[in-house]
Amino acid sequence: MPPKKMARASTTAATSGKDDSDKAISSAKRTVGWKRKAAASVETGNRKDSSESPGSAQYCHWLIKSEPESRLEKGIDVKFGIEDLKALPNQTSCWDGVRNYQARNFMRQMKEGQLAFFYHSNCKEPGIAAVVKIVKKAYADHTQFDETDVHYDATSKPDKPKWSMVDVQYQRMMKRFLPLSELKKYHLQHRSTGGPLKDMMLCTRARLSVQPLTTGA
DNA sequence: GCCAACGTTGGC
DNA sequence: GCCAACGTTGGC
Repeated sequence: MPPKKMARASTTAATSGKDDSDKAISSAKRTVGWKRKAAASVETGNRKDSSESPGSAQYCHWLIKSEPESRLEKGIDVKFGIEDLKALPNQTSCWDGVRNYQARNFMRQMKEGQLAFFYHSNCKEPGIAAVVKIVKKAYADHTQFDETDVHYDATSKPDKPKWSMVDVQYQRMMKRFLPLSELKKYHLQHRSTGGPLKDMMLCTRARLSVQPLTTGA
């Protein structure tokens, strides 16, 4: 994955739009699986279609992935789980290291105040662990210029940065951990019932580390 | 640790 | 612009 915090990918959905982000998420939590209408369904990117104008569907909830278990990449431990975020000053961190264009483009659409699910990937029990808030919109990822960084990109120049990052702040743990296995189950069900998670990117674009969620349906 | 899925690179 | 080779992600 990407970086230190890699941006791992996954996220959730939101719906409609507006403000209800928090509500949607809480209701999702409550039902655990976002089965509720307001809960989200993830959506992907079907940009274009729906309501928004071309090019930019506006999402309001996200899913970001990170690895909670130690793993060396070029000799550097890329571990960054929710506990690591909580331990930082202000429980806030930049989300650097995303090196996938689709994931980067989603980050650039994030707005301050929006919420994202914090997903644990590449670990014993993959799934959604917590909710974080976007506290700073996209800006240049400084690690792309750092030769000593795992995600150094020699093809990116300071006058024209290729990669972006946002800042996220811990909000709260999920009432209960939502394992991928369970999300997959809902995804499957919703595929036949047309439920909100029918297009959940976690299941349809498994490798994307930053994804939008929709309320779907 | 294996390996399928998928994204990126580069020759042509 | 096609596509094979290669690298990475991430579940299992």
